Amino acid sequence: MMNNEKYERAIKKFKKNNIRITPQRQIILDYMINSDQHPTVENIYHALNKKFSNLSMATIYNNLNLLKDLDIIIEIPNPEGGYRYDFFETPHIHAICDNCGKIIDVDFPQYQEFDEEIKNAVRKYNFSPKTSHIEINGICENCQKKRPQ
Amino acid sequence: MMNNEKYERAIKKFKKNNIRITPQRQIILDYMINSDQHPTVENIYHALNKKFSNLSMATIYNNLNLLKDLDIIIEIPNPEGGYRYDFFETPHIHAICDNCGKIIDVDFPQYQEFDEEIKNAVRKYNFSPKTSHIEINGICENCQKKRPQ
DNA sequence: ATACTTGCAAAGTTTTTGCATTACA
DNA sequence: TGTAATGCAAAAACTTTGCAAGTAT
Repeated sequence: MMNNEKYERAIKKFKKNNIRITPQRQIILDYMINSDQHPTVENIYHALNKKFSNLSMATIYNNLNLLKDLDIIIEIPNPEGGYRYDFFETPHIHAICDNCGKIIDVDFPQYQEFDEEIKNAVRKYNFSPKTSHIEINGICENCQKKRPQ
Repeated sequence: MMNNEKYERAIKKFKKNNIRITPQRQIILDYMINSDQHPTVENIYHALNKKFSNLSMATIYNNLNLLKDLDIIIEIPNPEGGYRYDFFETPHIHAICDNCGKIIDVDFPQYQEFDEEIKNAVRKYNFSPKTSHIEINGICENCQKKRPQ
């Protein structure tokens, strides 16, 4: 199991919140940590069901919602319907292609600085901020080539 | 009909793209321009169906997708299921309450500056940017009072 | 006149729920 | 052991589609 530090930090959050550590949870968490593909529920199901039959869609839905509530993953609208999910310990920008739906993780060193300003802005509305998320839509490299303009 | 300038700019986009101006489109566009409630499809249907019977869900879905493609509105995931929509001519931050789902439009004078930096960051990936969108999750004022902590 | 748009209802997807069973702590 | 989590299948919710009729240009 790779990325032990990320994994351990997440498990610590489970324990802190009295959430049981089941094999299903572990395998879903592990998959999310090690995927950079922004998988859908369907993707996760097919990937994990191979090795771990007896894993139901319902459990994946439950656990993705759980991980979302614990701020371990975030949810991104999928242009093709439903959502895609991303392990989000290190904040980054998501560039989403309007044409093919591809999501690119964009490195953004200024994120922390931005995050501070965003949080200050919402505090003026007496809103207590947690996770910020920046998305930008447009056209990816491949799709620009395919249909120029 | 209020907000004629916003309305006219949108209509101009329709004409530019050879999209017909139907009464349904006009009334949906007008509703989006004048709503600050981030309505769901359901909300729009109920609001408009009163005065304009013979307006179908399908038409609302079609036209919201159209307005989204034209970058007139944006789609925001709704914690309670489905999406909520927002007229998005003047960019702003969305603060989304994890508890009650309320969405607050947060004024953010630095937006333009941020937008520039975000766009520059994604261009390094040969991504051609269009609309950026900043969301922040957390707990709204009311919900903080209800369940302190 | 022509082709785009609409309304309707049906089909297709996606997500949640209820409940009996299992298994973590 | 007690209670939370799971799997399954059914139900609910959400979104798209096909087609005949209507209408903007």
